[in-house]
Amino acid sequence: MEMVCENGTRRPYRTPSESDRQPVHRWTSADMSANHHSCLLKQLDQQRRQELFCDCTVLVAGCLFRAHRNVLFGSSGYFRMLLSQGARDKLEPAKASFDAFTPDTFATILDFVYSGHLALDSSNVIEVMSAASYLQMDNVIAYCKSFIESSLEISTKEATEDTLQPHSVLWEHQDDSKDEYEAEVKNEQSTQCQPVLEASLKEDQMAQFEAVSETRRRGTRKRSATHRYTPDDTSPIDLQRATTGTHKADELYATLPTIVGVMGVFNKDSAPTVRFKCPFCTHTVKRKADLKRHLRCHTGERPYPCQACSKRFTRLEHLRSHFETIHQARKLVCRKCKCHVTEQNSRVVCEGSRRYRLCETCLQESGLVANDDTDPSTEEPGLLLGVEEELDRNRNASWVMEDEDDLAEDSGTDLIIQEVEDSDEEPSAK
DNA sequence: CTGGGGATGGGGCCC
DNA sequence: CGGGCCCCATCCCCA
Repeated sequence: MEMVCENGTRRPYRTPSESDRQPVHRWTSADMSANHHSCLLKQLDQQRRQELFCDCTVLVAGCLFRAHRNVLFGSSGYFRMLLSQGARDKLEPAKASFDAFTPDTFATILDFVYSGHLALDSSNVIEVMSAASYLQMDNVIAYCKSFIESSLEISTKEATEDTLQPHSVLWEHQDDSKDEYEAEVKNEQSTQCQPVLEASLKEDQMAQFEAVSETRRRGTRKRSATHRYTPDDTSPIDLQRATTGTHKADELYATLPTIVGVMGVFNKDSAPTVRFKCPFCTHTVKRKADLKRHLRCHTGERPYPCQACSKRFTRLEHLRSHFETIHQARKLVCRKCKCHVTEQNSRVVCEGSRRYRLCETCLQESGLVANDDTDPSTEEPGLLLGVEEELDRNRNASWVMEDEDDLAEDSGTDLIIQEVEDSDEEPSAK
């Protein structure tokens, strides 16, 4: 837009910023503003449906969508980046194509962009959330998350009270007709939708799980905050809160056939390569089983606790590896001089719940000389166990102890593998 | 402060 | 499909 000055010169009109504005009384109100936004959006939506002034085409799995680049720019971080890069070619229609999600999913998102109405149901919520994550639409992700949480809430309350409670979830980013639409969505949910994630714990158990999760979050090392596939990295989805503690990855996995699209990568010369896409990040895997394993890094569940130090692991092999290196001194390497040793020429040193081997030389240098009279039960931390004593302890040791402090202090050397529910404090031996 | 090694976690893939 | 192994990246600890 240009302004022509009195002297005939032209200069662009610069809209004053908020800080530049004079403190004048403006005839605005929340209703007026919302009404204006609503009318504007409706007008844009009409234009889109009539394909008027559409300057952007989006190809999704062969299906063509037309839209306004300004609207897409304002709604999606992905389009913001895409359109910014192509800003020099303003006159050329912008084009984008996607194969990572279905046309229906994109239609749902596009309808939301132009109307503020997000048509979610249990069959599309995960895929919409996945696409929103791809398109960097934080508000859509948040609504999907709310939908899942509220579905979970419904399920929990159904399980406990057998009554359906109304749930307050903000389904749209627009004030106008919000109540009407909420009522519509609620009605639809109460009559049609099945919760994506079934709650299997009662509310008090949920509270307990929350406490455990919080403790675990605080207790975990810094690493957990910077992991490759934590929700923080990829999307704000926090499934530790959205799901129950009972095999969350299994629950998600059970729903995969219907909620996760199978992404086909079609090559001209070869058969389509089917890969399974994680609904919470961009990761894809060849096998569904691998996706199930991967989902644990999103759910945060750690079903394999170490009975010696109470540390929990996502995989049995990790627990086993941890146990053998930390509590069993399986590595035949002197911890001090790193030389390779055998069970004959080395001794196991017990330090708290940790055990490691020292060669004879390092033993003498450390002053931990083997003494047959040593009673391990009276030694301070740092005690030395003879091989025979260690074997005796192996035979007699039991990890199943009632007091966790005792577990940590008096570590045996037999691994009892237990798979527990993530929120369960009383694991059952397997 | 820095580099090396250990511990841990995640992915690929074989059996 | 689960178990297990290997590999690699990252983080933490310590000299």
